[in-house]
Amino acid sequence: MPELPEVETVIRSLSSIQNCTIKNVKIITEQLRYKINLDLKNLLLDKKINNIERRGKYIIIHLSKGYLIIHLGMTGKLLIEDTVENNKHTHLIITLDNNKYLTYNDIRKFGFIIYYEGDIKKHDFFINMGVEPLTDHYNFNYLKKKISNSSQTIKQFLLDQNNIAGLGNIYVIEILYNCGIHPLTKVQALTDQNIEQIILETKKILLLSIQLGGSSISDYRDAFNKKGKFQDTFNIYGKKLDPLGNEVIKIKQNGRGTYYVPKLQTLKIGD
DNA sequence: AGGGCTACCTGTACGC
DNA sequence: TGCGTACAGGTAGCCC
Repeated sequence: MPELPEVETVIRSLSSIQNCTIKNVKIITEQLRYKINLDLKNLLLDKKINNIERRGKYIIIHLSKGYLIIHLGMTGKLLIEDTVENNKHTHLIITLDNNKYLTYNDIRKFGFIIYYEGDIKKHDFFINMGVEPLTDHYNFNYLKKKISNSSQTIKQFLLDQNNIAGLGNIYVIEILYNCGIHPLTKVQALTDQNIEQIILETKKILLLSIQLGGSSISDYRDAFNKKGKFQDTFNIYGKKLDPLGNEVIKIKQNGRGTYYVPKLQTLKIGD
């Protein structure tokens, strides 16, 4: 669920817990995507929260020693709460020294929280990760080079975190619609102009979504349990018609739902 | 090596 | 109403 703009919104809304110290840790559910280290309490106790950053869809909380690496999976929520209510999907409760709680809630348990002390850049999650699409590293030369080594379709390519960090199903669908590119197009068939346009539309859509606090389809919320508004601007995701009244088709591509408008996103011969 | 499929888990929507 | 099925924004690990 949470893609780059949603994770970005979460880390921004977490800024108020910077400089807090961890006073208690309660593990309720051990088995998330990866088992929570049962020693987590001892590892976190009395550590101070320094800066909080995002890399791709991962949240990295810098502690006075080590890091908490968090992924929200499809339904994960990191919440700052005043009281801890009984919620059957709350799996971890961290008590802070400002009388607030940082809780992890995740219906499907596809997310995870791990503690890590090594060189964060060299962690398996990040070592091969692609560029951040909102930086200058995401540019024509970079994509051109990545494409030259790829036999993927453009939809697979954009979803591949080793190419670009942070894009998910919804944003890729919306980007390709804005570019008029069919999702099954092989990347080798893209023109230079296509590549330039993909870069522009990626940045445009991500920035707009961050401005609107991300997309909330069902579960996504920021750290204050607030919904985003970008879903109101979707052109085709989950729709039957685009804003121009064109028919939107839904297909299954590599096991994922893919929406596109055949009239505007044509598949070139030989693709 | 690299691509495709499935599993992980729970909730929801829909068809009968 | 109720049951069964399909599907959901992500990732990794299997098999070929």
